Amino acid sequence: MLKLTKKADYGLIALKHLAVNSPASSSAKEIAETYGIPAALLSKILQKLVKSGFLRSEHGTNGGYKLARDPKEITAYEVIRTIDGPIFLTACFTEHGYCVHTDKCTVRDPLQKVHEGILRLLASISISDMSVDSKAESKMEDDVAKHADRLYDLAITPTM
Amino acid sequence: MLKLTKKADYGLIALKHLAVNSPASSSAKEIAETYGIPAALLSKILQKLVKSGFLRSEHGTNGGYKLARDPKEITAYEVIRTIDGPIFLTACFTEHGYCVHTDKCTVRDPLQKVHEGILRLLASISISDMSVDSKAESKMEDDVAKHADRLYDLAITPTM
DNA sequence: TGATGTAGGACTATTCCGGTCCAAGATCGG
DNA sequence: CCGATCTTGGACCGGAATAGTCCTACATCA
Repeated sequence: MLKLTKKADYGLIALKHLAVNSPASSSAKEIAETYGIPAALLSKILQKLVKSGFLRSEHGTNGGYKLARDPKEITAYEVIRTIDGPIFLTACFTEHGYCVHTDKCTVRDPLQKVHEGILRLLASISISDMSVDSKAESKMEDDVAKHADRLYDLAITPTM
Repeated sequence: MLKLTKKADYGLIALKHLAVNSPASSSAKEIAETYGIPAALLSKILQKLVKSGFLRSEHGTNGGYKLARDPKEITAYEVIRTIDGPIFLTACFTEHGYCVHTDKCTVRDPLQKVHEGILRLLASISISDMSVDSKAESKMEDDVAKHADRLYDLAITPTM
């Protein structure tokens, strides 16, 4: 359905939280309660982020998680990817190449471009971009605005 | 997992097929067999596309489907949307607005931009763009290439 | 030593996707 | 006007993936 999973969502939220409250550390439980996320689930997600090197964990009382990297160097793409696994737009292409579905299936080529565009879009936004706390008229705006070249009517109306 | 469904995929393939073979009409069965898609399933998809005004159906012998619109005027976004339903990047925002998930959840804002970017990307490619039959060095290339401003290392390596 | 917190595996529930089946209604050819 | 062909549309099902729970083990600090 072309949406990212709640897990990825939670992961981003947590990372952002940690970025804002840096360099203090927060426990999984703490973050979970703050945003109304099931604690056990968030733990799992954070564990993954630790294994992937985004976070550093501290056991014991007053332990918790803290960022292991500069939030500027963590992209949404990386996070989503480590949590949800590889991203492909269509079944047509795998991570490394094309589908062998049918030779006739020529949709791939142009969609591939779209696919790459999305990846770049996600890679272009970092955790620190997300931490500017609301109404940020940051560079984000311009960055993404560039993509609005061929602008269509995106007025989104319910399907039938 | 941030990928579009097979249904949407099939829909695009079918539309492209019809665009290429225009103005001839093709039956669901015919298209299904050509691309190895389960016929019954494709029928359902095509039915939706009819209801949404992309296709026109003809009953009876030698009946089938044909485009109801100029393929240039049908965007991938529209198709995906009518088949898969509304697209949101995260649960945080619905079609019309923001989430009320938690006030604290401030990830939304920047992600919203990304979300819009993706939509524009999808809206910028039409069925006719997809019908240029392979190795099309069309405007698509440039269009999407523009999005490569802040280019990251997208070398995609397996997660752990 | 016990409270707190991470690590992580196993397990369950639920949703959604992909796909099938079947019955009904239109249309054309003969 | 009968039958083949094709769309329409609803009901249904199995499997996969998501979301979430539970329980145990281990680390750390007070």
